[in-house]
Amino acid sequence: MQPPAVDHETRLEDDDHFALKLWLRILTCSNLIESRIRNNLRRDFDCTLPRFDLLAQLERADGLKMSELSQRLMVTGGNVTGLADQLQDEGWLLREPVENDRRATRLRLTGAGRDRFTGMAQTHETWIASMLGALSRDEQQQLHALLGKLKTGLHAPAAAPDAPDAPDAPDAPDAPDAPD
Amino acid sequence: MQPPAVDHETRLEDDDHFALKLWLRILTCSNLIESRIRNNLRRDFDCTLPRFDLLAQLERADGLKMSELSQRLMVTGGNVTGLADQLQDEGWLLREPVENDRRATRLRLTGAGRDRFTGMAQTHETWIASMLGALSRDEQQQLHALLGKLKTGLHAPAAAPDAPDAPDAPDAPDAPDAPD
DNA sequence: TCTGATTAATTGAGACTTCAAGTATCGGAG
DNA sequence: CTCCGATACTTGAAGTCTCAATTAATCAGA
Repeated sequence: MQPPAVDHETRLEDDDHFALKLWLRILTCSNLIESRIRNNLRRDFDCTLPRFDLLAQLERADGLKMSELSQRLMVTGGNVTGLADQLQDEGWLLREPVENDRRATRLRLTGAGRDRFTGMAQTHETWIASMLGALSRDEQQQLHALLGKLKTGLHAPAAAPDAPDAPDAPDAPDAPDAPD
Repeated sequence: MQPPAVDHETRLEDDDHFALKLWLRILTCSNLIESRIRNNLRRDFDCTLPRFDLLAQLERADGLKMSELSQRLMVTGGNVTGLADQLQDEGWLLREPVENDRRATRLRLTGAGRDRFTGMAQTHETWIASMLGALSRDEQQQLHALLGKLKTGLHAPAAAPDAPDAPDAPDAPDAPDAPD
């Protein structure tokens, strides 16, 4: 019989394919949940998800520079500018100068904005809990841990994607913590 | 000492908060991977992710109605129309009529389109494998299984989000399989 | 056959997002 | 002090996506 000459390579291809399947499943779950949140927000609060996300960051931190928001929301600065313009016009937040740095601007929720937001946030949280309700508390924790490891690994890009040739040692390096 | 009067409710709030944390982590991982793929596609192939996704579906199935594509990509029909227009203009695919239904249109990769795409797809797969490389094969399988359960639970919406009052039995119903 | 409900695809308006370019400010090296 | 590279924000163009309305075709039933 033929010795398993291509075994090595075959196994590699299997790994690649499984990684792809996993990625597609991550994407599917993420998209499903996200689109439900979008729909609920629009239906119940006439609000969009990006606006909600920006307000949520502001509510937790009260007072954030636009650059900080840009990092936390993982979007570009131009995007934050546009969203902030709208929300400011509608009275959710206001811009205030940052002491000792005239380049920067701090966004802060108005009182009315905070009041209007807290109701939305509570309801939002029940949506999430309901959508993740198919998983037990234990399973949720397992998932959280696995994704944590994945996220940590992602912060260390490992190899330049320019050379698809064997990166040789793509093993998970220990990376420092990162906030959600 | 005080008996744990609020214990029940407190635990519920804890669950809600943890579900929220988990959701944010799912979102973070998904966004990180997605934006890397976007950047890589643009850098190496001058291609966008939505176009790649559409082509990928076509390559697997060769010959899909636009409505089928719309379902698989989880986007609206109008979106598919626009993407298909571009890709058709650029020679990646062509529209052909569907027998017995003159309303529908089938999209199919051209020979050149298929050739150009396969190279991209292979490289794309190595990117994914690399990005998920922080997880062992076992961990990837655990993650895949947990997300599968989550996805299955999501297809059965359980309770109407209109009434945040105790949905009482949001336990995971057994739902049929669903393809990625 | 005609009528009405459904489905397939398209169109246009509006929101979001990124990128690249531009303006203003900060901070340090000479 | 001046220059020069970073940093903070803004702007505008282009791509993506959704929603709602439209057109066309199918299908079921009276």
